[in-house]
Amino acid sequence: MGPLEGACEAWKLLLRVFAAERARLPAIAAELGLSEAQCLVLEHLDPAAPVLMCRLAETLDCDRSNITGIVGRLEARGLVERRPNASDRRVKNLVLTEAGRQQRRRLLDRLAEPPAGIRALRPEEQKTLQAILRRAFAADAGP
Amino acid sequence: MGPLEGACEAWKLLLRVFAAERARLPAIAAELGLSEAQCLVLEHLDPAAPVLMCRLAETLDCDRSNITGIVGRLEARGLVERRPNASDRRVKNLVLTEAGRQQRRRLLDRLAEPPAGIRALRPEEQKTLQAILRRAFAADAGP
DNA sequence: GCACACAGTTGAGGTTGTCAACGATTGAGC
DNA sequence: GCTCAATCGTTGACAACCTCAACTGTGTGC
Repeated sequence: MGPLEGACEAWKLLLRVFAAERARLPAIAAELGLSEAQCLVLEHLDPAAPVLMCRLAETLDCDRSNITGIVGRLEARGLVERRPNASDRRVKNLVLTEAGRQQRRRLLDRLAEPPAGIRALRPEEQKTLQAILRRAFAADAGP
Repeated sequence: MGPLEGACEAWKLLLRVFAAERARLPAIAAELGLSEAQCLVLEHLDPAAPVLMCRLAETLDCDRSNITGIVGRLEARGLVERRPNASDRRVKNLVLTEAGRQQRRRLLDRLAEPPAGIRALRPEEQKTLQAILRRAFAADAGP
């Protein structure tokens, strides 16, 4: 068996895990009273440092006007604040409110919960899985 | 290290792969001239047998009225046909047209392409990855 | 027959996403 | 200093997505 067929087979299995995970995010979002897109933005806000809207648009690979709408709704719910930036008056500093920080923490906690299948693996299998995934996607992780 | 921490660490890595994959789907969809939701529906249609709309709504976990719209647009593009069902006149048989079959094949081929990271693994690592994933999600796969 | 459940549709309303255009601001070159 | 291009966020128009409630046909159980 060549490496391509092995890769396809492994990828097919990963895609099945994706499909299951894809179904979980809307449920988590609804549970928190947010939309999926709002969750993605919340996830990329930094509790410790302000984030610029253009950086968000870049990270989420979408139009800036889209971010305007989503951040507007998050702000309406009191989770985020737009603040002026001292050194560049074109940009806005996005800062999480206290409620926003809590909501983001809840979201990350729910996302980080490993599914039962992963939890049921033996510790050495979990370590092997980590090692293989790290090796496969090392290029994304930097030095 | 307990099994929970190992599971969390492995899951965190998988989530990073998800994020990358999540970014790839809209690009593939745009490439085929479809929307993301239309791709998901196309993926769940069967080239060999008719599929009912209510089954689609169930599989994709959304409202039936949503399926009405998406299938309507797919039909407008000539990829799907609504046909009456002989034994139950309430339901519609969704059948792929020839163009729809081709488009679905293109979509599946693009989705099935394993990312470079997976392809770069050694064959024995790919086999190990397959084995672990299969063991983790065996419950979903049946006997 | 009749009440009830089910499949698909419709219309209203909110969210997401793109695009083009705009005002304000910045920075580079002259 | 001044002009000019680039950048940031916003707005408005428009299409798609998604849910909900209500409705029409249709099957099923009593």
